[in-house]
Amino acid sequence: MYPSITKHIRDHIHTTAPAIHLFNSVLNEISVKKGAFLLKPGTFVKHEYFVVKGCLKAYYIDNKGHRHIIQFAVENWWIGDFDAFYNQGSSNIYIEAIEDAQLLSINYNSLQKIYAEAPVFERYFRILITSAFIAQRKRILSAQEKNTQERYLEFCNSYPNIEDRVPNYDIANYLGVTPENLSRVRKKLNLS
Amino acid sequence: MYPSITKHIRDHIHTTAPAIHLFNSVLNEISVKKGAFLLKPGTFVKHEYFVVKGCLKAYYIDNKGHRHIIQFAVENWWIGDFDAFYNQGSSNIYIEAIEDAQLLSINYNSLQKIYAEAPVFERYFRILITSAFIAQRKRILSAQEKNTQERYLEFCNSYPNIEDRVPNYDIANYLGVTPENLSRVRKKLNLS
DNA sequence: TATCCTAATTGATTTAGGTCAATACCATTG
DNA sequence: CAATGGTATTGACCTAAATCAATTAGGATA
Repeated sequence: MYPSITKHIRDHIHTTAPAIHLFNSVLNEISVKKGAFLLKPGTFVKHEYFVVKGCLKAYYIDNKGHRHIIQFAVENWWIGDFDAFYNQGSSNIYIEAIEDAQLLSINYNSLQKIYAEAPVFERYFRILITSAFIAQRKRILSAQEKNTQERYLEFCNSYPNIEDRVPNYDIANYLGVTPENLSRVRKKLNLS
Repeated sequence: MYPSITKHIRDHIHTTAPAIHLFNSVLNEISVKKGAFLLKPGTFVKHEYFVVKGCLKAYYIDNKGHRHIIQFAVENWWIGDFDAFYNQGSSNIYIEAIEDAQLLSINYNSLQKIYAEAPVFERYFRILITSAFIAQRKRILSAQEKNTQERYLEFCNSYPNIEDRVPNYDIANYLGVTPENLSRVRKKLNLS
């Protein structure tokens, strides 16, 4: 039994001890050193990951050769190549540890088995995805209605734990601006 | 029994006739005239809507007074204020018919009842939200890596049915650019 | 057909942010 | 402590798109 994920489940759904036990029983522990990769493009995606400790980033390289950060993840976040996992295909993305990280992995087939035996976990993931969906929509609208400074402040506000664990050039990348621009914004914020 | 939504369900999950019957039994038919509103800010959100016929847009006004289109919906799309529905709160958005529209509505409590009686519908909505989540992520990345012309072409490609049913200024708004800019892009595309 | 009215286009100008290049910072390691 | 390598900052310049303003096009209605 892994306390962090057990708490996370209990925070989102009401369920029975045996169901939680079943869920825990299919998880595997994984460690990733800072700078190492949990996933690279081309790999067939069999797992999703729950972060027990540490910080990671998910990104991909577009066909102009530019890197785009899709997501950061810290403690109690799920991370993975959602698209490839869900459609059972090969990954297009990198997932790299920004700090030494401990993770729990769940296998696709195990998850299908759990959905069959304990359908309440359909609800668990439906709820998580719904929250992620709503958060993501906010990211789209934020990019449209706000300038760099406003978005940076919003980012620091939304992810207070992440801000000082991630280099500025990664934050800039996530916000879709250049590190130079973010640097200027930060300078202006210090003065005012 | 409503054939379009029944087909939509069957296209996404395997389930029994009674379950589908149950689902159909809680739906209500709604009509909205072109230019009329299905939802306005401040309304408590009790329903999500499935489009049987017609075309609608969902948008909101930010605190600078600017309008932002969140989503278009045509036949066989679900639309609503997902955030407010899911958290059972008041809406922040407008949903307006671009063409006369026929919809099916599902009530929040009915949906909870269905989740309890036919948990396979947790799966149905989990799958829909997962697809929407992935599509939305593409929208974020597309906005970061592509210029207006590329995004416009992508839009026409992804929504071939929508493109000529929606005014250009709405498309521009959805893409997060001005109508003037989109007009110039379109002109350049006609020449080349 | 004339008259609205809205949408689309075009032109002139401004601006936020990008690009390129140089320099400063700072933690690690030999 | 010096040297190294990654990160952040600063400066000069450029560009895509926004803004503001005017004009044109195209449907609907009387």
